[in-house]
Amino acid sequence: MSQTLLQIGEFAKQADTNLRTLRYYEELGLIKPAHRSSGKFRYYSPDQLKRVGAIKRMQGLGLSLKEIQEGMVPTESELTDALAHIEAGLDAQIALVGGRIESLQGELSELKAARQKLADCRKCGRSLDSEECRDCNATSPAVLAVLRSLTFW
Amino acid sequence: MSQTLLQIGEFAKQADTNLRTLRYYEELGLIKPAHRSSGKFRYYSPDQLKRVGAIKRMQGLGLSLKEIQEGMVPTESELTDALAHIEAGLDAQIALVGGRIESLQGELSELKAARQKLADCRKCGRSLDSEECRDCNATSPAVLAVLRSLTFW
DNA sequence: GGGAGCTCTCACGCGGACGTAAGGGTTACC
DNA sequence: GGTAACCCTTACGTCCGCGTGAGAGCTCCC
Repeated sequence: MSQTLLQIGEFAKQADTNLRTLRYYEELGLIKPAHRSSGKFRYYSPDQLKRVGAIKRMQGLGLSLKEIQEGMVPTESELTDALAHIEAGLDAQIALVGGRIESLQGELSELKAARQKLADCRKCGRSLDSEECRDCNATSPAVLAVLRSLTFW
Repeated sequence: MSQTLLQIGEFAKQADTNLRTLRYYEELGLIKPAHRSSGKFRYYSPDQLKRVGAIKRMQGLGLSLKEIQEGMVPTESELTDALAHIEAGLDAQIALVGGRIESLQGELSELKAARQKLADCRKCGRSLDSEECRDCNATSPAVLAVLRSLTFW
């Protein structure tokens, strides 16, 4: 199943990362080499490439290494014993990611609403500081007020 | 429009943050007090609470302060002049958030697939290291192989 | 068994996003 | 005009996620 173990250098290359990062992940308990030689060399299984990929993807989405670690399970666990643990980890991670998506979607719709209001206002073409704007019918209440409230962007 | 300016302490309390953070945001050009006294005291308008809220929300979603800053516009800009700038900022922010949502959704579906496979396998109930698993019909290809490939979680 | 090429463990450095004094000035109110 | 409560700047400290040596050990192959 894992005849061809890789040294850290080659493994890092294939995982598109570097030695320091792998050792740091190990320090945090995120990944542990499949084997260690008597001389302390790290040897990784090609299977473990996926784990590194998963870590990096999650990280790129704004999760801290600690958050990621909490959703993981040691590679070397006995599968049978670890089933429940794996499930719990997956559930936690699913909840975390799901929540983040919801927040982002809320944010996105606010952004789009703001964008729309701006577009409407532009079509009007009047000068924004004039009294005329108060009668603008692009949106209601008055676009001017909306715009002023939008200045937090 | 802004009679009741707030000192930094009160403003921070209402914005659910603290003095250091506000001053740091200012240093990065994210927010600027509506007024400064001759004695250098910062005075904020209640309107500016929304801006702080927006910053903190975006930040909580994994954006760096620099990324946030690039999607913002100074509060004190003349609205008329800044319309185009605001629109560009909004568009950039929309694209950024939209992209992040897509990535997260991909991640979420992978997580859910993994969760499903595990659930299927559990229903089977056989010992995972046995040869019997190879014939398991819960999913195909063999759940064992799937599970082994799942150990990156 | 010798040497080229990896890898090992410290351990200090860095940028981001603040935390936390230190030492001193400002406001508001009596 | 005194003083309590705030606020100012400056500057060093901290935690995260690595970057970057230094000095020494390990592997593999001839």
